[in-house]
Amino acid sequence: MHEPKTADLFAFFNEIGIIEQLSRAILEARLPSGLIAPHFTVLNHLTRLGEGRAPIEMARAFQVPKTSMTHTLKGLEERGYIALRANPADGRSKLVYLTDKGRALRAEVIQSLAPDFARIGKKIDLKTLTEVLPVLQDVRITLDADRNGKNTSPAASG
Amino acid sequence: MHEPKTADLFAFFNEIGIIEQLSRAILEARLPSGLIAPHFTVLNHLTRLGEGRAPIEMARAFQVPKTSMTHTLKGLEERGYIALRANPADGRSKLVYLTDKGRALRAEVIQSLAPDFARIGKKIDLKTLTEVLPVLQDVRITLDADRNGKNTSPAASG
DNA sequence: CTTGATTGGTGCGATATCGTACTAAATAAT
DNA sequence: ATTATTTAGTACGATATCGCACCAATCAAG
Repeated sequence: MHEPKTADLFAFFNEIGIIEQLSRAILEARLPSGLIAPHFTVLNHLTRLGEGRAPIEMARAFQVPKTSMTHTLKGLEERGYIALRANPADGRSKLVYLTDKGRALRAEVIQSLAPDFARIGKKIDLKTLTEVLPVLQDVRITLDADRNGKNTSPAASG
Repeated sequence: MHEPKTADLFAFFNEIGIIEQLSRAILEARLPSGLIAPHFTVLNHLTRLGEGRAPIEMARAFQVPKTSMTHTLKGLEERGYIALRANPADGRSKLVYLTDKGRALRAEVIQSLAPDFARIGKKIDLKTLTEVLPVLQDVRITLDADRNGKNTSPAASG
């Protein structure tokens, strides 16, 4: 049998958490004042997956509460990076669109990250990284699937 | 040379971010009300790395501002999971100690995570996971080293 | 249709994160 | 020794996250 022990998963998630913090710091250092990682993630998502998404759909994709998504979108809208329109197919819902300014910002940020990534890329072997990526995707899919239909035994009483 | 392209690193960090959110949700579902992941991380750190650490040291270890660490420790202290004492070797500093309650909570939380990890572990191959772990550690070390002495070109103008 | 349940979005309050500014202690410079 | 600089910790304010409650639109059950 080849199931990971609790300690293995623990160590794995621990490294994940640290890398997430460090990589987020790299990104946020390239964002204009007032914007943080979730703002950029939204711009990126709309570019890659297509505009005209409903906020609730994006909240689910990012695994955040819909109230958090409302707040993030409000920040992007106030700064003119996105536009919210009514959803003609559902009166409750809205649809999110990028503005030219939003598209431009995403491109500019990605450009500005190039030197960071080049510097870091020099220290990391491509082969190992590309071997790791499918494993991460597999783990992500597993966790995501687990989220729906999991054991719901109670939390520690504290 | 086999340097990763920007797109490879981008995809890598993207997966990291999603897994971090999902794994954090798993942990926080097992914590008593009022505690979140950073609280547990502190308890875990003190257990593994030893008690009697200074708050500033832990802030650096977790890559968070010292004000955030102050706040996290306050929450743990108010609930009786840690005790802060003066540092006899440095009048500016404090040292952080676990209480019995804090030690018990950590053990209890880890116990309560066992079924989650067992369920998830069934879906992930141990071999791939243990192969991935050193790569993640390598990336983490690279990013950490990069943090000190990096290029400081300006952020996007927005 | 009418009614009840569900769903998308938001207001609000509690807590979290983090930058700025400050204090007191320690250290460096002279 | 005196002074200047650095460092550990905290108070405070701005923004972020997120649960709860609510409304309006939709959908389901009859």
